[in-house]
Formats: sequence, structure tokens, C-alpha cells
Amino acid sequence: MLLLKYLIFCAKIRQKALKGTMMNDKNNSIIIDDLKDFDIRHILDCGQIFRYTKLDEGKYMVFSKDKRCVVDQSNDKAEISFDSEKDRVYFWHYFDLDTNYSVIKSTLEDKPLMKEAVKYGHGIRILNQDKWETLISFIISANNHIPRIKGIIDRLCTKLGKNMGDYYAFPTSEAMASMDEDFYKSIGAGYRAKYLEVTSRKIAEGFDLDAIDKLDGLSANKKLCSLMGVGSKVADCILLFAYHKQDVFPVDTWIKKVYKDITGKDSLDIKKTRKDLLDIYGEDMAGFAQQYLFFNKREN
DNA sequence: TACCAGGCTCCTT
DNA sequence: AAGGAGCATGGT
Repeated sequence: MLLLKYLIFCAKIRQKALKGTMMNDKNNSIIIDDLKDFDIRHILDCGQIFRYTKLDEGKYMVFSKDKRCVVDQSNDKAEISFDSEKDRVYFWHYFDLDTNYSVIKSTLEDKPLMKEAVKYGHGIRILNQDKWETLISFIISANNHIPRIKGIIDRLCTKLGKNMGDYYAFPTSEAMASMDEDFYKSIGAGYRAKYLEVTSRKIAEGFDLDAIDKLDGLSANKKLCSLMGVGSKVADCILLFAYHKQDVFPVDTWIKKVYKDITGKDSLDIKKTRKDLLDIYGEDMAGFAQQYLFFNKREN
């Protein structure tokens, strides 16, 4: 009975998300003509992605793997433009356009602090990012400022990524495995340089990132933690942003503040904080909740 | 100038 | 198992 209820619930979320969304295959673009669940600044600035540049107000270039797109958002619509019609399916999935965020937001709204968080970050969507790229990006993110993380990743792509004409792809695991610690220090990775060398070699040698897909959140977390430079928090970020798992809860300094706001207690034990927050927000939507809470706390 | 950042590894108890 | 020092670097 519970399972049936859950399946119906999932189907509801997965139904065609953005009512009125149009396909425009003449211009290699997707038009989103209802912005109640889409705001490109929210999506990009909520800390899930580091590889994007602001071109103008409401206009951004977004990079993923060896692809890119331009998102141009005005008052009443947003347009996602890609270089080739072949990229349509990729970016449709990338921006998670099959998920109904209205259902998610209304379901979460009665949970602690969610009303204001959802109101502030109403246009957030969790991207479906590449597993390898997300792994490396969040190893770099550890104990680091977001502007500096962006810089390191940018130099990584420029020096090791394939030249795509007027931009660079994210480097492959083989390309990264061919470099050593000194190289990663030279692009400013600091003490994470060793982690990048060791982990990229492990992936290039056949560590199967796709196999983690079928594991539950906790098992997947443990598996990712076997990679050097990946601890519990980084693992949860990868599982949320690349695997789209919901039974995870990345706990960083901002979420610790949120935890105190909710419980009145300091977050001293990360594992307990993670579990408490998973219990509060539910293992079917905790990942979404975490992102609304993080964005709201960090910007307000 | 200090402090801090989407924390992790490794060494002690 | 649990706790804490040390860590590279640059933004604020």
C-alpha cells in the first residue's frame, strides 16, 4: 500500500513538468514559457555548478562535459540555446525538465524553514550533471571559496580539456590521470592536488562510477568515500548533483547554521546532523530541501 | 590583517 | 570509534 502510494507520487512528479513548455527545433533551443519553477540565476548560483559565466543580466553560458549552452531569461520566458540539435535531449535532461518542481515545493512547504526557503529560491532546479565532472569539481570544493573553486576548474579545463573552438571541454579521466600532483598545484588546487592525482588515476583505471547508481544513499556515500579527497559531505554533493539521489543531505558550514536555526542546538556531530535532517525532510525529497535551504541561508 | 571557505586525511587516544 | 591538528590558497 505504501509502495503503491509512493509509485503514484513518483509518477506525479515525473509527469510533464512545465506546462506549456514549447519545443523549438528551428533555432536549436528549448523555450520555457512558464517561469514559476525556473530561474536561471537560482539554478546556477545555488552552489551545484561552478562552470558558467554571466554574459548579461539574466543571460548565462553554461558548460557541461564537452558541451555548452546559452540560457537567456527575460521577464516571461527563458530560452536554452545549444550549438547542435543533437544536444537537445542532453540539455532537456540536464535541466531536469521532466520533473515537476511545483509538486516538490508544495510537498515540502510545511516542513521547518521551507516556506521562506522555497519562496526565495523558487526557481531552483537540481541539474543532472556528469558524474566524473561532479566528482572532480567537488573534490576541489572542499574547504574552499566558491569564486576560487571556479578559478581552479577553469584553469583545469583550459590546460587539460579538449579545445572546442571558443571554449574548452572538461578534461577526461585519462587526461587527468596523465598529470601529477605538481601540475594540480600549479593551477592552484593547493593541498587537494594529491587527491586529484590519485582519484583521477583510480577512475581511469576502471573504478565504475555508473555502478553506484543502483545503491541507496548511505551505501553509495560509503563507496564514494573510498576515493581519496572524497569525504561524506563531498560524496553527498556528488550523489545529489550527478546521481540525483534524494536520500542524502550535504552538511557544510551553511547547513550547520540552518541546523541551529531549526533545533536550537549546535551541529557538533556531522553524522547525527545528516541523519536528523534526513528524518525531518524525508528520504524522498531531502536533497531538494537541502538545496533550497542552502541557497536561502547563503544569500540572506 | 585575520578569518573563513559547499572538509579531508592522518595521527592519537 | 572518536577527536583534533594540519592543511594551500585567495576572497572579504
